[in-house]
Amino acid sequence: MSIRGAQDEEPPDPQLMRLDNMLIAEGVAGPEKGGGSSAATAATAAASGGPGQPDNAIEHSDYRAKLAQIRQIYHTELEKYEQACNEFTTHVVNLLREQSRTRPIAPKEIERMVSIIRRKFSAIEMQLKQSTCEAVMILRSRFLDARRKRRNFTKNSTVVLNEYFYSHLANPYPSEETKEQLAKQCGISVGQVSNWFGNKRIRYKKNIGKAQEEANLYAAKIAAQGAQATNAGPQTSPGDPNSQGATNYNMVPRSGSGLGSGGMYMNLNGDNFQPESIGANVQSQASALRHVVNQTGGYNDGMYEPHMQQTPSSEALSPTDGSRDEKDWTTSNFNPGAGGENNDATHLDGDEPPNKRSKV
DNA sequence: TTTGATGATTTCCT
DNA sequence: AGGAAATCATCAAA
Repeated sequence: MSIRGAQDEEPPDPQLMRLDNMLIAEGVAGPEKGGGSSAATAATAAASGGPGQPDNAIEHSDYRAKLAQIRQIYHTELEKYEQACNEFTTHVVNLLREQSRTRPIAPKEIERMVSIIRRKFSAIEMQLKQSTCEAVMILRSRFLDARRKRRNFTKNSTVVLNEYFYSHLANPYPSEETKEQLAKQCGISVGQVSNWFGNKRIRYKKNIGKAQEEANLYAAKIAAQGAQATNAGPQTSPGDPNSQGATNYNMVPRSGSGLGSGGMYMNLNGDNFQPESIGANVQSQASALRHVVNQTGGYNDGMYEPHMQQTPSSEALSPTDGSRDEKDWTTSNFNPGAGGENNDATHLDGDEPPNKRSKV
């Protein structure tokens, strides 16, 4: 009606527009259908940090339910405000009209009053939008907390990472490039690879005794691969890490160091683990797998599902950057840090896990 | 439900 | 900025 006309000239408040846009983007405001799901999708995408993770149906619906709740409240409140605003406006207009019998009141004056009322109510509306935005943000942050969404990596990924780790036990510090390749292979992000190596190093160091079992396992595995490939046919000459441009796990980050390959952690079982002989053959398998691995194309759906059961292709991984001194990283400066006590880095007996839970 | 394993985050250090 | 160490939060097997 005539009331509407006055409002149209309101200058678009940038703050209000921002809030509106956000609410629409989050699926709180805007079209009824699809809004919720689009918001949920957005949340999922954001949660995964981009590369897309599997939608957890439960969390998904949980998030959607909460969002719907917010949406409901928002719309109810908004309606209430609008109704109150209209009622109040018409009330005032009627009053003015009544007054116009006793004194002349210009229509412009009425319009002015109406716009004042509108402004007041839109300020309230803005507050509502603001608090709704905050609620959505809180909801999202709760759902987006990565720790709440932790998933174990696939077996395959773990194998790939472990193989690299134990092949470079002397210097398990993959370069950025290597991390990227590992990430690609495992279908995880580079950050996750960094996390994994950080965790692995510290946990290995804290519990070398137990880790040795694992180390033996991987050493044997890699050695077996090596033997198999060597038998398979004329490969590149083993022991020649530089024979190919892109070589696999280079077992000797820097050969010739005092510690030799792998230092004190390599000959774990009298297994006579021979790094040099392995590099060449892993690559033979690797080339066959390379295209398969590349097909995963990154971090995508199903990455947490048991898929791709091939032998971990550890090819083409450039050696560690070598910027770090590889000599016995396990003993390097076990800094007490903030904790202070319990710095028994070598937990050699009593394989009590270093894990201290806060809860009983 | 308990408990060890594990991915992620935080804090501090170099 | 990257790593070590501690810690948190969740998963998953027993």
